[in-house]
Amino acid sequence: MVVKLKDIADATGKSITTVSRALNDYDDVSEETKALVNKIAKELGYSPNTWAQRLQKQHTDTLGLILPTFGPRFSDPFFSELLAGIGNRAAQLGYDILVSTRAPGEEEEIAYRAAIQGKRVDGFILVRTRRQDERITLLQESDFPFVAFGRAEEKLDFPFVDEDGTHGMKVLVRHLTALGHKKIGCLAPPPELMFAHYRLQGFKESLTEAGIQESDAPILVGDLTQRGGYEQACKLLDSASPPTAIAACNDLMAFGAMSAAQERGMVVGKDISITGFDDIPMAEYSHPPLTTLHQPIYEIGGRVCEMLVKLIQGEALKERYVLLKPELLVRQSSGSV
Amino acid sequence: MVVKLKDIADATGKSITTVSRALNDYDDVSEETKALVNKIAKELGYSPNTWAQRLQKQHTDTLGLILPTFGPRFSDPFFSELLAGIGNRAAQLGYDILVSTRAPGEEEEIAYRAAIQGKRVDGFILVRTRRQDERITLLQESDFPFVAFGRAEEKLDFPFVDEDGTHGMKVLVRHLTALGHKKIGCLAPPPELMFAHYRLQGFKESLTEAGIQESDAPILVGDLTQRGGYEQACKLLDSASPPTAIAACNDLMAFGAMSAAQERGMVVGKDISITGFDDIPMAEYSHPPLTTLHQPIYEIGGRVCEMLVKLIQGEALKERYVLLKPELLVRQSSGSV
DNA sequence: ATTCTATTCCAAAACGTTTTGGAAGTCAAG
DNA sequence: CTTGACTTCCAAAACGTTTTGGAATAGAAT
Repeated sequence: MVVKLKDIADATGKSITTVSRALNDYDDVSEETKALVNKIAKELGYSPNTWAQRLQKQHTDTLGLILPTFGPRFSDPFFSELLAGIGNRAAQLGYDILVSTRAPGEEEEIAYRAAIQGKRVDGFILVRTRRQDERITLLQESDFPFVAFGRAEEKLDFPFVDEDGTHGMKVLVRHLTALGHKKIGCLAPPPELMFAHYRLQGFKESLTEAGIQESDAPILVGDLTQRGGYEQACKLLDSASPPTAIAACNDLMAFGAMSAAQERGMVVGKDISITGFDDIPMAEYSHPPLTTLHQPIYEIGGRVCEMLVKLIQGEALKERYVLLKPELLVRQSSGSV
Repeated sequence: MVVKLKDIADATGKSITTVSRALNDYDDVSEETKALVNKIAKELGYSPNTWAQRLQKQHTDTLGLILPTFGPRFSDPFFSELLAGIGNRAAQLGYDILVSTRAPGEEEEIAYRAAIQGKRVDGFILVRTRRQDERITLLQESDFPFVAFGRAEEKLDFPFVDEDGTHGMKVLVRHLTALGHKKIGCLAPPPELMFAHYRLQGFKESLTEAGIQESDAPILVGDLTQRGGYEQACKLLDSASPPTAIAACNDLMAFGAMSAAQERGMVVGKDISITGFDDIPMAEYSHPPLTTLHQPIYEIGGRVCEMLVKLIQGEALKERYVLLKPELLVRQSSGSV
């Protein structure tokens, strides 16, 4: 049998009210009674029924996170790193994480609506913002607290943490052109993703800067997986005049591109330069280690989580918009021509 | 304002009872009324308050998953793959996942107790079973539904899915000895983990089988990360008579070992053989691609999830104990001496 | 003796839903 | 015009907690 307040009340001879208030350390309960109630509660192994508590208190101490899946899964180490950051910070702050996966579309919207209306969670963490992000408008209309990892195209006002992808790609391409590369391919993410926009913008701007023609900077869209990177890289490498460098917009695709190059007998970092973006833990240990842009994914997760909790608790945010500069990590996968 | 049953009742002129029953498609409500109620409910954007529902119904449609963290994070791609499998299957079955991270110890136990007593979740998925696993006894004592990924040492009876690590390692070592290796190092997981036990057992048994002395089969314990694998592999490689093959007990450590070997100018797959266990998505794309044991992590996640849901719903399990045979994938990281 | 203040307690309402145990109405059969 | 069966509805209780708005007691001040 599950122990409830009534059981403690019966055991101590006090009322339910008193027991409740004793457990919550109200000061209209005598120290003696508190001690007694706490003792008995411990003995009986009491812990409160969460739903009853939440029904009454009108908040859940739970944060929602719906991972957008393209394809059947979300096993991108990027997400696991982010989730780790969110989860651990949330645990510290006394919050739980309710995780779901939903492909972008109607199902996804229903999931959000149900969570909001049904008061399942106190707030949402939004990841992988999209150009026209219905999630954002939905949450704003509902006046529901959320923090996004990523910006949105429309000049909507909402708190976010994001990395400066444009800046990052510029630094990266400068690194490549400094090494003498004049023909640089790009493995881009699906264009509806906001971060694709920023990274691509950086890529393009820095080409203009370096005086490289568009024709010498082929851009292929991949699905962010190794396989996608591999497939697109094959196309680049097998073209009439293949590039001497490939800038992938995430590490996973960079790994795929490395496989494609190595399969063709090329030595990555010598015969061809390949770079990534994200610096997932794997990047340091690939062979050769991957030149990439580091963004502190784990810390970002924690940061987003923290902001959301503040928002929920009605505290003011010190910074509503956080834009982090990714740091270029030059490893052995890039070299001079 | 949040829409509740009362609002629909007022709008339709029906009672709360009737509205509730109409929405739940009871057959003591006329079709007309049902249609009306559903229409109004949709118009008002109603969706039920989850806590109230759960308080009443006594179940949560939520599965609990507390990831044991050694160190501050759990960004092992293994977990993200597993979580993906669990999450997607759960979504199909109409369940949510409540994810927490907790380091093994008292905090962890408190988290379990609170979730059980507080009826937060309908059941638990247990991962990374340990030799003396207090979580199992706790859940059994509380008579709380759970399914484990992994077995336990004591002959406790509980439903689980596991891979046959002993068998896997045997197949693997046979592969290595067939290639002529006579000195094989092993990177083992922390011994309190149950899967360490099974994999190590397989390792040891197959050495006896092949007539290899213990002194020619050094076993070093690593923390399952690349870094850990790197560090321990360094010790092996820098020893007086280094092994010609290293069998790491998970892929991540194998990657670390590959870095260590490559750092020393060795060609992995030629100068030294390195193998993993798990076949995380990365394994196929490392350089060289990793010889490893494939276990269908994603599918296991789904399977565990499915079993737990059946258990919760009181259905009989077709198979209470599932033991899968990992499949040896020979890639280029292993070669003859 | 009366009033006031402080302390300690508690009955009842509230949170939003589902379920219980009928009630009311309609229709057909007797 | 009764009776029974069926359909459609609903008031009230229940789930377990917190909060509200006092009540009861004791001691101090008048």
